[in-house]
Amino acid sequence: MEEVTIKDVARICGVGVSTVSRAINNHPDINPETKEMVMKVIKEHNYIPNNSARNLKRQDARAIAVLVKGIDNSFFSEMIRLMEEEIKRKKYTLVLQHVEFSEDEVDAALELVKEKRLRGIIFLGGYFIHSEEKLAQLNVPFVLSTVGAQPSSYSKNTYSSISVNDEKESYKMVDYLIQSGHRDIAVICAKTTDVSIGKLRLDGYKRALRDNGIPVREDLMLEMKPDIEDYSLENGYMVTKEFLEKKIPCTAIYVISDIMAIGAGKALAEAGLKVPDDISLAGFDGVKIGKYITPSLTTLRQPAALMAKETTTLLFDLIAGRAEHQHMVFEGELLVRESTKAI
Amino acid sequence: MEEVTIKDVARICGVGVSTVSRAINNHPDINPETKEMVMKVIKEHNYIPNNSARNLKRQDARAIAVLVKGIDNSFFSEMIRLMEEEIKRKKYTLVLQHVEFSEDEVDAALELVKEKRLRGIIFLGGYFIHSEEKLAQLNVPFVLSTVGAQPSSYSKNTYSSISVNDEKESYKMVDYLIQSGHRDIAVICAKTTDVSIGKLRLDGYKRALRDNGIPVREDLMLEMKPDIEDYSLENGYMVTKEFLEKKIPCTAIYVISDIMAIGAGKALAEAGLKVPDDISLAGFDGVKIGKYITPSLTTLRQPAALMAKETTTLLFDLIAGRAEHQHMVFEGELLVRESTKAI
DNA sequence: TTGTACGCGTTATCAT
DNA sequence: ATGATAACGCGTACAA
Repeated sequence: MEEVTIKDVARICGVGVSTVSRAINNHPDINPETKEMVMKVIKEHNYIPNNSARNLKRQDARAIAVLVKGIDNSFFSEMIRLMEEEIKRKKYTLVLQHVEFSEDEVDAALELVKEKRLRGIIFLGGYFIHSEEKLAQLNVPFVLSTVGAQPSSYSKNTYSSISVNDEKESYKMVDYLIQSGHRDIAVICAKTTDVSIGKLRLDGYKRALRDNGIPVREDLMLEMKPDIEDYSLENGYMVTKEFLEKKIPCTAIYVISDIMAIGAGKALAEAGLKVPDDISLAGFDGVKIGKYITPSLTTLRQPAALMAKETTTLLFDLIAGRAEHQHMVFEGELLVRESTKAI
Repeated sequence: MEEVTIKDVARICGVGVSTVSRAINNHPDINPETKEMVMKVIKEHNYIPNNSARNLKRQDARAIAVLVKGIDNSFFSEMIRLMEEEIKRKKYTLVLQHVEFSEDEVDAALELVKEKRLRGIIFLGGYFIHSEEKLAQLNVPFVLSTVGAQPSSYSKNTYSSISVNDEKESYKMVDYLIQSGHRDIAVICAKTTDVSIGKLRLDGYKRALRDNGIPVREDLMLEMKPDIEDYSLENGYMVTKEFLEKKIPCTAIYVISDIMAIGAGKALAEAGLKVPDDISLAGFDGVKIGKYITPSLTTLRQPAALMAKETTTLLFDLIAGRAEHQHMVFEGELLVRESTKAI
């Protein structure tokens, strides 16, 4: 049961290692009979090629990596599935890597590029405030997908991005609430230190209020709690619970993520508030489960499927040299469901 | 911007490669000044060691892999987080790998062992019907965690397992429903081809009925739809919707997974059925979100945190040779919440 | 404390 | 069609 290597296989077969290598990698210049014999021995002896050695030697890996920030973001799982399909269809290998919130995704990418000879990278989520210098080290094409990318701060042609306009979509949602007669609209938002989607979505909220002549009030801007996991059910729940204790009148709560909104909904229910009769509740993202809870959650849906598809298409175009770097912005969709109503 | 290797660093520093290697790997026998100088050059030239080469050469990788079946099983994400902590605390590296439903997790593990020189493996989820022969090839210790493991079918001392007794816990839930006065209890279960947790949980349901003198009825056993993703929201929804159309009287629905139960809840709501007043709804797993929906979901909670901790502890004991293979079974907890009531 | 040289398992080049 | 053999980038005996 020792580690069997290509040399062992070669010895057993009575051929050279290169012949075995050819058999494994479907090279054309090998006698079909020899190949068959080699493959048989490989099966019998449970030979498995060592990927480290392969990656070390190979030049064309046909691998592309998807780096996902956070481990259980259900919004991303659908996108990943779709990307995986596309990548497989192109006969590429997908290297899926989760990176923790505290980790630096660019560092992770840098390592991975060396290790796996990647042809391209997709970043999913993350805050992406990185030095241009670091980004420049990534000498393979990469696409930032659904991150709150702010192309203006970097030179735009060093990378591509795919996203919705978080500020605008957020505005859309808040404007809808206002048009529905709401004026006292609380928002559950990111910490003020956030400069990514959290900030953008909050910006949209503020602008919508201002455009409608409603003052932006500090006491209605509810920050996520720093000691609880970001964007989590519990965070939404706790923030809402604390807010309700203050008894500040409001007719709607807008939460910048669906998952947190569901947490908020629980706090509302516990306080005896009926959604949407006593108070309206709206989220952002369009996660699947929002449709299945009761009342179903009004949200701003990001076109995940489309974005996933375009992300891979763009990346492959980049790899093939068929495209320049670009920054695609998709339209979100306001999904009015049961959790909000006009007053 | 070319790939800078350890040789380049050595050349630039005017030292040998081994000195650079020593600096990187915190070897004791190196002059602090030399080390500092080397590290400085490394930073300046953005040198990143090639992991493939390292893995190829190194013998002690101090890495353990967690293979997760399925990509977005929220029940596992908490466990993974906890395992990660434990593994980091022991100064090990965690290699997290998702394997698709259609992939063979043992094959994936086999490859990984070669590639990364793993010291141990944790399998999370999956059906795990594998030949002993294949399992035997895995010459590092491994633990099957929360899979519907049936140790009887393999020789028990080739691997360890951590799980709840799915049959018994399922019985617990159904018995609770029966004691609450329910007699017509539908179950949303796995396909009949399932031989893993799906079968075990269904077995528990049947036994609970029989023990209470209630006939097991085919028309109340609702199989997941094969054309929709297993254990998904949508699957629970569709199955329930179709069931309701048949107008078969029943006072409770027991779903063998929380996520599917939430889907089922939606179908109920759409049909105008109030949970729990018109019908009771119960799930299984104890996922976080079950607590946050309205009505909150009665479920059978698996002690995920405890199981995660014990899994890693056991694996490390195995690695250290401090323990023999064992099969730990944990007690689940019946969580009666708002979605069920006595009639 | 430091440097040289070998080998890890594989693929690619070049003979044959 | 096949086989030697030189890399790939690194860690580590061993020598200095």
